[in-house]
Amino acid sequence: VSTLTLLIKCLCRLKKVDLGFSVLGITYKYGLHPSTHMLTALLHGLCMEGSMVAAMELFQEIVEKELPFNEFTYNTIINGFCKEGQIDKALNLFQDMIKCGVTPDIVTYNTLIHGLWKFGNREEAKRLLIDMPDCGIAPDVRTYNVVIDALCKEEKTQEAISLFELMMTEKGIEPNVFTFTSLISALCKERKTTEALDLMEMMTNRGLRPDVVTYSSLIYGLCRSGQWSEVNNLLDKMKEQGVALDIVTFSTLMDALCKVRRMKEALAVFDLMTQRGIRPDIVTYSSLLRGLCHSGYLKETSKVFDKMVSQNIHPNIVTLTGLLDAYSERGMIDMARKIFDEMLQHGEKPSTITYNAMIKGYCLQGKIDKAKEIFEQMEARGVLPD
RNA sequence: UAAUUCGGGAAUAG
Repeated sequence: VSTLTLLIKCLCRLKKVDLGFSVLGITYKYGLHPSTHMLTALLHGLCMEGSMVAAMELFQEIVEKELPFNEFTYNTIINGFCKEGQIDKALNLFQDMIKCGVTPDIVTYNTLIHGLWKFGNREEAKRLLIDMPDCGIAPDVRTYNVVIDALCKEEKTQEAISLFELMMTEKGIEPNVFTFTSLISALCKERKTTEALDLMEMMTNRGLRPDVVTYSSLIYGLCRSGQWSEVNNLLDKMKEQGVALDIVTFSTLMDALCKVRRMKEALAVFDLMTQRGIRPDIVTYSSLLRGLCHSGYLKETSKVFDKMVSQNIHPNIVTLTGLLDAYSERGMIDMARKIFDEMLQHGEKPSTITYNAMIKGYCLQGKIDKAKEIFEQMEARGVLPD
């Protein structure tokens, strides 16, 4: 059974959850009983691909057929609903688990606090934070990370740093790589790159090794501040430490080069990543296409666009809005409009940002009547102006 | 126990 569980986990990671279910069938065929572990792995697979309806069906089947379940089972499905923003369902399951005599653990609390905070129910999140010690559960480093990161995302970096200090000095909890990376990323977004680099030094002094995420966050910030020599230092350090660049690192570098119009280098980064066997994704392509078009590499733009489609990566609203704006900035308002109309035809609903870009385009051309027309369409289609 | 919870990249304006 543990071998088959391992197989299911591998299949789920390859996004072949349906094959995972075949393995479950095989388990029965051999007269074996699926373990909690195995069922949780399947449930996790469904949750990760966002199939919460199927996940809930599986969960109910487990309960009804009296298959084994435990806190891992509950935590997995609660996390699935939290990720989808269906916090009410997550909270119902939380009540359920208590009723079934499964005791919520630190993972349950961390999951719910994260979900509640992320989807705007901060009061409820704080209530859980206050309640957890009464249930005999002490917040751990991950609990702090959830709150620290939430504060960072609300641009309350100083509060996040205060909490970080309190966690270490008063609670005696050691920060981990995630804690530092959240803070470093927030500081980078505020262009406080010196403080961010100081934190990296602090983490290494505490015996923590920055990983690819930490480095990528710093590279992002340093690029935005134009500290290119520092970027090179970090790239050297990554090499020295044996930390491989990944798709995000490459895309971050490439995007930064695009933004300062160093297109030759941007293309070189793009080539390098493909040479290293990293497949560009929709983010990489959106960034490159906008950059190429903006800098006037119009032939390259169409070439790359076709290449993207041929790799079965389809432009989304961000890709198209980026291109729309880039064409309009080059004065090619008709091309911009063409993209806009095609979005509507293909059922891709333009967002507020798309409308803003289109309106801006017409305004720059002095075509105020056209801009007004778009504005009216926007209201008619129920897209809110900001 | 390779089972469940935390961190990084793309669009307008700012």
